[in-house]
This record gives sequence, structure tokens and C-alpha cells, in this order.
Amino acid sequence: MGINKSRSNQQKIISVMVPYKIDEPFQYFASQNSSLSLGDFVSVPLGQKIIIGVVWDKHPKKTVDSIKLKKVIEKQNIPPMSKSLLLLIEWVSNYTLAPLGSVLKLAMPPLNFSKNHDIKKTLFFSGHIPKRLTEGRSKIINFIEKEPGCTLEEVIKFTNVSKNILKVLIKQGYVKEKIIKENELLFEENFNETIPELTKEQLLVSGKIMNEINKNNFSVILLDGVTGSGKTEVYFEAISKVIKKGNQALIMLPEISLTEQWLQKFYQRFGVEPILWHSSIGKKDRVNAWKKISTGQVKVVVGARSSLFLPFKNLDLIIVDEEHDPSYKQQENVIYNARDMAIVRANILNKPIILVSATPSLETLYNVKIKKYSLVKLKERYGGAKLPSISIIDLNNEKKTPKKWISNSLIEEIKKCLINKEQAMLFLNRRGYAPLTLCKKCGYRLECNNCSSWLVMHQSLNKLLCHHCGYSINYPEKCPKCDTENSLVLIGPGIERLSEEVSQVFPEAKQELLSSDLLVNHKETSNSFERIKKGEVDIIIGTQVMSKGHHFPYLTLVGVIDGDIGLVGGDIRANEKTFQLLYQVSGRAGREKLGGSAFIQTYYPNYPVMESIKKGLRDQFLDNELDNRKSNLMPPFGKLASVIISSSDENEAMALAQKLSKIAPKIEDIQLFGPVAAPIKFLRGRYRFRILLKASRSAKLQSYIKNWILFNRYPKRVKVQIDIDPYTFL
DNA sequence: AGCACGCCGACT
DNA sequence: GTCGGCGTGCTC
Repeated sequence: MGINKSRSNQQKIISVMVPYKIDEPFQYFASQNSSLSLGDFVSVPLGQKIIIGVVWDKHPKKTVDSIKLKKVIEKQNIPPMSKSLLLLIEWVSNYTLAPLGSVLKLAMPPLNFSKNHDIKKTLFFSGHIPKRLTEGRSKIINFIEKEPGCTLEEVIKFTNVSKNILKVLIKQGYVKEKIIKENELLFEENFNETIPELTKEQLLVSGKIMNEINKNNFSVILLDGVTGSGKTEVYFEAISKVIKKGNQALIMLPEISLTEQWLQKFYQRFGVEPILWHSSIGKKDRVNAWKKISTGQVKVVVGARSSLFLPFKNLDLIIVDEEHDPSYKQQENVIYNARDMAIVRANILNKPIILVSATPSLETLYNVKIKKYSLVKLKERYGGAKLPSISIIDLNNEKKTPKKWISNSLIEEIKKCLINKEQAMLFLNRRGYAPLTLCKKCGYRLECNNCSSWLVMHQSLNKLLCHHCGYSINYPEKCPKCDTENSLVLIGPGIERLSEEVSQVFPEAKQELLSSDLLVNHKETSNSFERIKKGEVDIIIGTQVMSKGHHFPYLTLVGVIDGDIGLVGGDIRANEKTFQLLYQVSGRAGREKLGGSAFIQTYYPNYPVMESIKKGLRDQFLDNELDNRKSNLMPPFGKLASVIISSSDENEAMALAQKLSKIAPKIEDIQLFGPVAAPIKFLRGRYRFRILLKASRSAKLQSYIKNWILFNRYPKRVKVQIDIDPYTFL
């Protein structure tokens, strides 16, 4: 229980884990009669500050001199962290090798959770009129006299007087403050279901899932359905069941798929809006959601990666939609894959979890193959729509025109499509206008100051941006190197430039340009999608944001401008990712009766990825890829880990990388490669080197790394990060 | 993660 | 001689 008796009878010593980059709990005194137990949130002094920590059940390895110990301040009035969440945090820390405190931080309540929330400061007039009665002061006093119990914000809003004047009046005692507890909003989700009509196939699959779920213990189900087959409707059935039991369900989605359209689907089915959890929700909503999830008042949460660590009271079912999506992998701080950790959470809770995808990851398919996961399949598109036909456009055979990226064959297809009054979408996974700017006089390339990467021209801002760190400069008049005027040329296409080309080729067509940086707010985003859905747009030009989850009734043609983007770079998942992306993008076409076609421009038409995508042979591709991985002992047949050593000083980083590689113990089932410079060697002001570890499935990879890399034994400015199961090698 | 502490260069 | 830059290491 982590509670020791100290010599004095008045005090006991307890362990408290703090959300800092620390691996062990700290110890504090607590009074003997205080009832603190595992998982309680407490405020404690740490250094100069007072912070919130969690009562833990392990002691630090080295005993701490009791003179150093400080006292716990108070227990927070929040439901304690559940045992299952505590276990998850420890599990994730052990697996990712991230410090326990860093993982704990992911599960901490939003700041000021217990404060200021149900509390409201109300204002009253004291009865004493100030000696110096200025215009502003009298306005305020008149208002408060008329509306006793109003708030500071209301006074400012209605009197239009500066906040400081009121604050002075409060300070001097002419206006009195009274703190009242706001009536706790009685939160009830008024589910009002509209049961949809499911197809025969959907019913069958839904029945199978129910059978599995009704066992009510840990199991992983893969819901594998072609694009447009109504996977969402099927898992809504399972959610409905959970709600009826009075329990909670979590639906995880990649941030990018958390769209208005998805929410509408949810609303149509359940008659309420689900609780949302993602990186950009407001503070108030965040606090509200956290609280209601922890008390069990909220039944359904839809969230991105970080929702994995929410304090559910009675979580009954987890759904991971788009389970193959690489954005489930967090690349910073605690490097973890939320999909995999969700499975761990389900396992700890002994509850079912459903993975959903049209293009499941190889790992998942492998687990189906070896019967660790069960499989249900949706093979038909909803409403009898057909899967799009996919054609490959071999760019080697097309006439090359400078500064043009849409091939003649594709232009012809778009023409046909527009004549039929149908929509076309051009997909290019590149934001901005041009990915490279160089000086034709001296050959200088405009690069980021903090990263070894090109600056991307954004015409809409007239700026050059770094897509890795956010660095930006105004478009220069002359070359920064040789000072020649008008010597800069823009190389290669981004969607802004593609849009120009479309305007030239199809001057009549109405365009809609969509990328993450152009869709700044929700309103604009939903307006754009409205226009597309109503058929007011002829040609959609989009990046990855367009690749999934959207249903556009008039869209019948998809053109992929550069099908090869994903193939460059030494990513072991390059083929898999390319396949998934092309498949998903193609799947946008022909979601209704109209039927659809997709055209992929490529310089590598004979690559197996392209062959399989053309023939629509997903399973063949995946089997092939699995065989490949097997012969190379790559995941899921072996394990990978990557150690990234970075520093602002290149030599220092390299020296440590070499030293680590030298001192690594040699054992049979773990191989070391490197160190090599990372593909983006210089990123956000740091030079990075990487050591790759390849291990057999049975190897104890984590403990090997722990014993090898003695953390905290090198200067602090050199960072050593561990990435277990790496996705990208950036 | 924050913060103090201490070691070096620039400047009153 | 002092102010303040940042690099280092501790926080129970």
C-alpha cells in the first residue's frame, strides 16, 4: 500500500508519483489519521512549487533521508485513479521505457480541475459610495445595485468599463465579492436512438460481434470492411448495447477523421452529441469531459490518441477506428502506439476491443492469422454501390510538360466526368505551392534554419514554411546567398500550384482546395464539405485530410497526382502505407449508385504495390508483404527498436551514438545497426543519429535496452530517446 | 518540467 | 567588482 509508519506516531510516509520526467515516486509525510490510499490525487510541495501527484504503491529504490521529506498538503476532491489505469500507466512505462512520471502526465486531470469550476464569484454593492466617484465607477455601481449577484464578466460586458476600475473598487471594499457554488449541471445524455436499417451482411456481422462482446471478457475483434460498407453503423450497434447496460464506451479515431460528418452520423443514430476529446478542445470542455467521464455520467467518448488515458469509471468496450492509421503512434515524449496500448487497456480491464479498418495493418492481420484476434468482414458497399475501378497511369509513357502535373490521360478522364456533371477529386499529399525553392544563378536551396529540410512555398501566405518545426520567412526578393534579383524558381507541385493548373485546364470548373493548413476553423471546414456534398463543387483538390471518412455523393473520379510519394525513404512500411493510402483515397469515389473510378499516376507501374492496387487484390498484396516481412524477420515476425541520439552539437551526438554502439552487449537474438545519421539529420535545431535494434520475437528487448543505455549518465543536452516498434525513421 | 546554483564574459 | 548569460543537476 506504500504506507510506512515512521518513528513518530503522528506521521506516516507515503509514496507519491509526480507527473515529471522521473521514474520513481517521491515520499512524503502524511498525518497518521489521514485516509490516503493508492490512486488518490494529492497536492504536494515539490521544489518551489505545489503540484498534483498520485498516491503510488511502490517505494523508491534508495531510501530517502526523512529530514528531506515534506508533508502532503491535501487530498484532492476527485475520484481516485482506478487500479486499471494505474496498471496501464506502469505497463506503458515499462514497454516504451519512458519515465513513469512522463506517462502519468498523460493521465493527469486538466489543470484547475477541482478549482473554479463549480465556483462562481458574484458581486454585490457594499452600500458605501466611493469618495472619488468617476463616470466609470458610478456606471459600475449602478449596474451592480440593479443586478446584485452578477459576475465580473457581466459587469464589464454591460457597462463597457475597464476591468481594472472594477478590480480597484473590489480591492477598496466598495464592491463585495461572494463566492457561490454553481448548481452542478445535472448531466444526462438523453439518448434517443434511431435504429437504422442494416443490410443482411451488416446484420450478420453485427450479430457475430455481439456474440463475441456478450462473453464480456478480453478479446480483440477485427472489423474488416471495404470503404463505404457501413462499418460505423455496425459498431454503433455494439455501442448501443453498452449504453443500454449503463456502461461506458470509448471510440478512438485518428484526429484527422474526427470530422463533422462522423459526428453527424453519431447524432443521427443516438440523438445526442458524444463527448469529444482531442488536442484542441477548450479548457472548459476538457474539464467538464474529464469530470463526467470519471463519475460515469458520460457514456460515450470519441477521442484521438490521448483519450486512451481518460479516467473511465466503467469502461465496457473500446473501438479503434482506422486502426492502421500511423497517427496513432505518438512520436514525441512518450513514444507509444495508442492502438496497441488500447489493446493493453482492454486486456487489463478484461473487456472486448474492436479494431476497424478497410486496410488493416499487417500486425493486426497477422494476429488474425494466428487466431489471436477474431475476424468479421464486410465485403459489400452499402446501398449496392460498387467499389471503384482502379487504373494506373504510367507517367513514363506520358508526354512531359514543364510545370504540369496532370497527365493528358487524366485530363481526358476529368473532362468526361465533368461533362456528366459529376465531381472529380485530385489528391496530392503536399501542402503549399511548391516543395522546393532554389536560385537558378547559384543553385542555393532555401532550407530551414532548424532542420535539414526544404522550405515549402505557401502562396496564400506569400511565405516559405518549414513543415517540421514551423519556421517561416517572407518570400525573398533576391537570393539570400548571391543577392541576384528574381533568380528564385519554384520547383515541384503542392496543391496550391495544382489548383493553378486546374484553373488553366478547366477554367469553367468550380474548385475547392482542402488541406490541414487551409481548414483553420470548424465553420470553414464544414462549409467546404457542405458545398462538396451539395454538388456545388466540380473539382476537389486535397491532401491527406481528404483521404478518409468522407462520403461525397457526386464524387465519381479520383486522380492521384503522385502515387509514389510514400515509396521514397527507407521506411519498412513504405509499401504498406502506400497501399493503404491509395486504397483509401480511391475508396472516396463512387460511394453511391453512380459508380466510380480512380486513376493513379506513377513512375513505377510494375511495382507489386501498384499491381495489387490495380487489380484490387488487397489480400494478395498483404499476404505478399507478410511473406516479405517473414523472410527478413521484420515485424510482426521480429521486433524493432530505434535509439535516437540528438544534440545541438553534431560531434557530441555522434560521439555518444558511437560510444553507445560500442558498449552495447553482444547477444544472439538482438542485432545492432548503425549509428547512422537520421534521414532528417538536423531537426528543430538538433542533430540526430539513430541506432536500430532488430530482435527476435522472444528477445527481452526492453530490459536489454535498459541495461545498456544507462539513462542520465551523459550530459543533459544530449537526448537519448527510445522508440519501441518504430514507424518512421525520421 | 521548473528552478536554483555556479561558473564565465561584459560592463558600470 | 557586479550583472546576467546559460549549462548542470535536484526536486521527496
